[in-house]
Amino acid sequence: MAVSIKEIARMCGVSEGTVDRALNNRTGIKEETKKRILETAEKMNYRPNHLAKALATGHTKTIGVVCFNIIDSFFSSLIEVIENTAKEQGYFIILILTKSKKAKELEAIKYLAERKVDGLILFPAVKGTTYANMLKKLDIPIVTIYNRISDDFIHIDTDCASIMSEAVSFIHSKGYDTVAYLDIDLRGDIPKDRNVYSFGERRKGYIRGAEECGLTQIIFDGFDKDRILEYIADTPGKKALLCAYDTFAVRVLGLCRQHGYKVPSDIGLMGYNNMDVLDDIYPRLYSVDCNIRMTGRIAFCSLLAQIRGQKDVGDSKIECNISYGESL
Amino acid sequence: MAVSIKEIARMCGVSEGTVDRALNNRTGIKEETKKRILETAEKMNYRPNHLAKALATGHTKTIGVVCFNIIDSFFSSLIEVIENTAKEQGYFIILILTKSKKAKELEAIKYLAERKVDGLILFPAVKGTTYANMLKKLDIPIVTIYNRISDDFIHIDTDCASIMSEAVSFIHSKGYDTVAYLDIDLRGDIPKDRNVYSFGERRKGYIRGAEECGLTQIIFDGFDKDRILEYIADTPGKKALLCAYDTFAVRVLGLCRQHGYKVPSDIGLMGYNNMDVLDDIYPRLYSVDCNIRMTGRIAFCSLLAQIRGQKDVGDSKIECNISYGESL
DNA sequence: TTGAAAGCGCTACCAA
DNA sequence: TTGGTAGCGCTTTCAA
Repeated sequence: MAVSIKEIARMCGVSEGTVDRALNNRTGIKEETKKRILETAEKMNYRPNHLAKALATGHTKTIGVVCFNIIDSFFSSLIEVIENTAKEQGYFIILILTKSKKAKELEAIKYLAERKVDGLILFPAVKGTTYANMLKKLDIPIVTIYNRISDDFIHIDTDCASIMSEAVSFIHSKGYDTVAYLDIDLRGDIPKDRNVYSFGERRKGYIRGAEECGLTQIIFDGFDKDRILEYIADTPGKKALLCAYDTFAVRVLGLCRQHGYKVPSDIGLMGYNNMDVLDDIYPRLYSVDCNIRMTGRIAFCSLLAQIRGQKDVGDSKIECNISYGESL
Repeated sequence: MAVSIKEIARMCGVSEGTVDRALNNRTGIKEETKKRILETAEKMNYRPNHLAKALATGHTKTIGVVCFNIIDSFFSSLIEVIENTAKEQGYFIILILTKSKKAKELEAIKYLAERKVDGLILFPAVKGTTYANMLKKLDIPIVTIYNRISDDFIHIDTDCASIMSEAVSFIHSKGYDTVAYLDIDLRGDIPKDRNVYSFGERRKGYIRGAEECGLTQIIFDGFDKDRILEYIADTPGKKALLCAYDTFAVRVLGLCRQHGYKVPSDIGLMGYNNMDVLDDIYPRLYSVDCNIRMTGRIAFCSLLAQIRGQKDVGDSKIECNISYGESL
């Protein structure tokens, strides 16, 4: 159906090699022949077949992106940046969403390998040596983001622990006597190979921050309305709630509204990720701006560097900062 | 590097064809030979090369998705559904984001065609016969979503006009005397080949609805703070503002808060799309729930039907409804 | 400057 | 039940 190099060659009375030279402006071809070939190609509406090219050259100019979901605006923003950056460099992305399911993640990686993607950007929901070994055997450049797998894989993210600990002292510096932490449920029932690195780091940061500020540690494992309300009602003095991510903070905001508590006068509130939507919510929540743009760009660039065989590629800690709000 | 069918064949002392029969469990192979081959394949950690397979068979089991962005949660949700549905059916998606730029959209389509995607799901930002002809020449199954290109391409979406007109009478039925419409700026300066079908339909719906209810038509072209505030301040009676999409409505909410207007007592408000985040915003905005899940599934299934050569595939109007809120 | 041909890894068809 | 082989459309190398 589609016209191939072979036909162009036949039509121009030259060999396939010559057509290839013309089409990909390689050297060793007479200007005149080249022109003639290009004209016929144009006229015949020639379109290269990327599959054949990829099979012959061994690279697809495609990277696989394996992520949890894109409903969460943190991930969608990040992936948007990755896509943009990749495109600028002539790379396409195959996107696979795993809903944080181990089986889906493993399958995704397997299929992407079969498709010979040049590299992989992974938001891993899995960890462990079996997993790591499988990835190594793939022999594909990999960059991890958000959750870390091991030191064998380049990891790009903000230093969650540090910024979270900064967040605690920031809140403390605003005169709060108590700073509780609302986290996902990180207690025992998590499978050994479930990767919750990012949340783990954030919690470490909270703990470290609380220690440094001499604050009592209060951690809520999961969004438990009653315990949160109790905390607001029963804690004496100025109290705040630091959340492991914005969505929790926004939900707490709703809870407060329902129960007649005012933010920040009854309870100070701070999130993490600085989702775009915070700009549209009142009061504007304090949050941690994770510098998504930079994270995405660096993730892709580190991957590209690996693809190009650079040996000195290493992890990157992305700078981030506390974004302004009215909730403290 | 990677082990190929050829090597498995050599190791097992059979032909490539036989290995192929074993690997893809085709008929015409002795159970014993098959077992032996599969074992060696397993042992050698054989992984099929999808590129070669695609080149040989002529289909890639990949579809291209060309969309504006995934920052907007309406699109990201839709794409998440499309990705999920595609994966269920063994298809992968290459995602290209265009920021509604014509050049980017055209390039995206060209590259996806070179990559021999089996089909295309397009959120078009372009229209016109030149464009339509280019698409037809591609000879790839296409489904359009959100914006329509022409009757030559299957289009999946809710009936924006009808539901928007319903929205007007819904608001009217709640006792509002005036219903204004906040839209994107659709005045003259839009290029002829810029596709704004969806917004156009919505506006038509507003106009029709206003006519049917005997309401004066008031349309704001673009988010103009001053005109909106003026409208709220100067309009006598019970007034509402219907927005062409949620983001506008959320912004109006912010504007009202800034200026001390209460929703719905000072002004009724309604959006369109029913973004997830509305659940976290107070007051809960009335909106149009576009049934994203259904839209995404049907879009992919229609594409798949086309890919499979079904001839009776046609447009689908997705049912949608007004979601409950407290803003009217 | 050009041609010829081998190969990339797989599928599919015809013979044996 | 199996083998052999000609493609798929391109790149790349060696020779002319």
